[in-house]
Amino acid sequence: MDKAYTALQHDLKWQKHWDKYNVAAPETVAQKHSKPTGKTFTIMMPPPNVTGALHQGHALFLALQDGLCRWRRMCGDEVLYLPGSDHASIAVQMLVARDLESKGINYKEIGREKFLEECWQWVKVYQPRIFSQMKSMGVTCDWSRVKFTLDDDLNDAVTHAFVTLFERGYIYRAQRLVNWSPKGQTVLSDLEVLFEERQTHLWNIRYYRSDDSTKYLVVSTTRPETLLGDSAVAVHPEDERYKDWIGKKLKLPLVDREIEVIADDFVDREFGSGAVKITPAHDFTDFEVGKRHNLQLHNVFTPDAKIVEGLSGEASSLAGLDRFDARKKIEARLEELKLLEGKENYKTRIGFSERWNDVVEPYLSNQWFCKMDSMAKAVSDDAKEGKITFTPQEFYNQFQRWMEDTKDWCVSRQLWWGQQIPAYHCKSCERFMVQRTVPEKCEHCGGVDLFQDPDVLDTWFSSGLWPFSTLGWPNEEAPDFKKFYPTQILETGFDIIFFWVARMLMMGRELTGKLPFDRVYMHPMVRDEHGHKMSKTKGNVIDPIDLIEKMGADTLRITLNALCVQGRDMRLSESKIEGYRNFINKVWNAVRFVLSAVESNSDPKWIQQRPQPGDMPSKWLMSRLDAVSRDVNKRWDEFKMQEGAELLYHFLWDDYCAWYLEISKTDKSKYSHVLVYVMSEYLKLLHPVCPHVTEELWHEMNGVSSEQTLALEAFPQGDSFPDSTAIAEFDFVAEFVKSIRNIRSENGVKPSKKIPLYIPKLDEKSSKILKENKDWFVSLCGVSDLSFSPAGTEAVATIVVNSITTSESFEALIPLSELVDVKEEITRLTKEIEKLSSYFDSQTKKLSNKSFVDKAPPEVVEKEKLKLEEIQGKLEKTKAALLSMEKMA
RNA sequence: AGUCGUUUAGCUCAGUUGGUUAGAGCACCUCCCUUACAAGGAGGGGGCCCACGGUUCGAAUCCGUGAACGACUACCA
Repeated sequence: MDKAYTALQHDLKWQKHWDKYNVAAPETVAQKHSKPTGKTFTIMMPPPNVTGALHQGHALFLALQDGLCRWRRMCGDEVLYLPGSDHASIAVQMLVARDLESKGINYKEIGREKFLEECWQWVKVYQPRIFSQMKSMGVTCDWSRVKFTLDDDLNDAVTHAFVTLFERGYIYRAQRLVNWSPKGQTVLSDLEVLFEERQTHLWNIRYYRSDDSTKYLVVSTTRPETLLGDSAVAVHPEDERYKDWIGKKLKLPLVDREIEVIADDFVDREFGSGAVKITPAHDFTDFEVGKRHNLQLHNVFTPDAKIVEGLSGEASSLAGLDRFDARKKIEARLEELKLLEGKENYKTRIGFSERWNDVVEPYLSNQWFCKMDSMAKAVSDDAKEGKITFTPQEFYNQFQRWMEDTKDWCVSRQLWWGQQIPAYHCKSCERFMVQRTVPEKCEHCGGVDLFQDPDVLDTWFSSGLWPFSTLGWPNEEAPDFKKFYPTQILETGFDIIFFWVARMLMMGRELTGKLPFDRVYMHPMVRDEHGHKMSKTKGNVIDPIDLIEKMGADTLRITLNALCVQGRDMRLSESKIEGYRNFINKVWNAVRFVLSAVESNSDPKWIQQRPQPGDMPSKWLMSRLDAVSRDVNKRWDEFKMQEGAELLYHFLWDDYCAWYLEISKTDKSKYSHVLVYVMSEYLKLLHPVCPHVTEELWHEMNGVSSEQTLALEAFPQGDSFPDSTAIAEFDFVAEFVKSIRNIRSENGVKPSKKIPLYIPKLDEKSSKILKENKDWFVSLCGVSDLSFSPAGTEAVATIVVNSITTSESFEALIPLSELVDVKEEITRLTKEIEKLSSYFDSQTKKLSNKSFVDKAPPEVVEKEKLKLEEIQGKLEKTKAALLSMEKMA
């Protein structure tokens, strides 16, 4: 074995091994696991964008999900971890269009069919890339069941879902004000609009009365260019200033049109002048106001946000002007006409499109919508009844708040890449049909001139079906659907809780009659060490692929697990990653040592047979192993990945290496069985987070045939009772060792130097334990000779040690000649006394407090009393030691 | 504006139902190349647990109030 672990040599080998052995297939568990539970455990992988490259967010969910899957699989569940990728309608369409543009091709000119061919070319190139990057993490997802959201069967599921929802009255077509991206020339859902605070202006514009050109109202707006589409000016009905104005006509600037002053109590009297221009075709609030007052809609923009042709008055000259140029021109013109009262600096939130990053325009258009309220209510009620649990819990509130106030979901997009809407329009009667198959004639008028709706569905529509469309739905008799649906856990980032999680729950419940999962686990966002978002422009990206190449997939996996705390962003840094790289190396070297210790006896049966040790340290380690096994199972069940990883880290480093492994050096044959058995069990515990190195080491140790895999060994559950006697005895000796190491170090005694130790007086129990464990005790603290007798006439340094019998302490003596300096020893003792004194004082105070003694539970008081006695004894002995030391000096 | 979250060692963070002289990793200091590992070993220093009130025998932990930071939601033109 090499001196250090080099992941590169091993990662790929074991990934191939798991493939060959078909570890990821749920069927394999049933065949090969020694203790199958007969239960299924299913996680649907959140499908990454087909053109994406692996980033830390992916790495995190892969590490967590595969960890959970490997753990459940080893526990005997038939685990299905189903992988896939998402066609990412907007993102891919944009990339492909941009790519074509760079070749001088306008995608609109080549037509839909040709363009889609181009998109599929991209899928061919990029899908294998993201999949192979995912595989390099060592994930055990079942690639034989891999899905792409545009696969034929998933398309069928989408059609079926759309038609079913239409038939049930959820899906409808309507003309509405929607979020429109002029650059993308498509509608966007509310969720795809990102708001940012921007510094802009508030323009105050005069609107003159038609009947009296001396009177005017001042209207404040952030969008002067939309005044071309104004339908009214609104004031508050109880605003004294404007009572007489209600019902009066105003002359709209630049446009040859009159508008009325209306009253509506949505108006905030305090804001601006208290008069608001109403532009129902270009503002969501105004649209609602317009509906209430039956106002006309005046659309003044083309789909690419230029001023339309055919406006009246001087506005007609603005036709074809971009909305922002129009703003400037209108501002200048208003100024000339003395209609501009002024413009103030103003901060406001502006909506940008997620993909094109252009300013989203509220725009009037015909779109397909999905009614949300009743579906949302049903899921919300389920959540209230505890049928869906969220971890961390904070997300429950956020989820509920959103579910209680859903707006209808605009599901159509004016794009080509995606599932085309299964609606067919009749050219003769202009009505449409929604159905699963292509119709031959119009059901309304019998016309045969039909065409399919050109729009595609929002990507999230197909994603919303992911937990069941991947399993064969709508065929509810499909074997996978019957066996694996509903799934167990949905694990993803909180940024898509509404986009994805909520929609899966609603659509799953409506279409399959069952919630698609009952546990939702939201992982944190990965940030850099200072808490900043990783981005290429900032140059603070820690690329998972680089990391895997440099340090191995296991280092990345355990790091992400260990840093994954609930309810806080994760800060990743090189130094943290190195820490876990070092840890893996530690495991590696521990096994190197173990192998050297058991060379002569490496029969796998012997290794894996649980030992029944008689000695105390071995009983202690076995107890620790069981405790850690129990705790790890418990933590992972609660999604406390960080705590699980921490337990595994410290058990190996502290308990196993720092203590037991060092103890075993004093008698290799005596300790070898426990040494090797515990390591073998430990490798199983660690396997879900560090699959490669543990598999390698397990094979090294057990010398098992290549036909076996650690991935299917039974996960330790820690069933036996803890040996509390061994634990107490071990702690006693370990504390003793530490205090001797301390006095040596404080006095500058070289580690190589052995010193004698005298214990003049000791209670029977402690004495028995020390004698039984003398060999390793003296070895670990560098004592040459331990005698249970006074130190003779020599001057000595005194260590006061807690006895195994609580509340008692005893003295251990080291001839002063062995130590460097009397002064150092005085300093050490003085420090010790200071510590003990303050402890003693606070303890005395606590116990002399009557209300404490009276009101605290008796067992607590008793415990505190024992503590006090122990401190007192120790303090007195230490003081005596200091006194004699001072005499000497 | 509202809702929620965070605030603990120089840095990044743990801390279950209130009973701890408050823990970890990294960084720091001293010593050690002891034959698994220097990606290591032994020891050590370092904290009015954001502030102020309250509940309690007892508060980092529970309850107020406030501050700072962050997230989400929202129709102030």
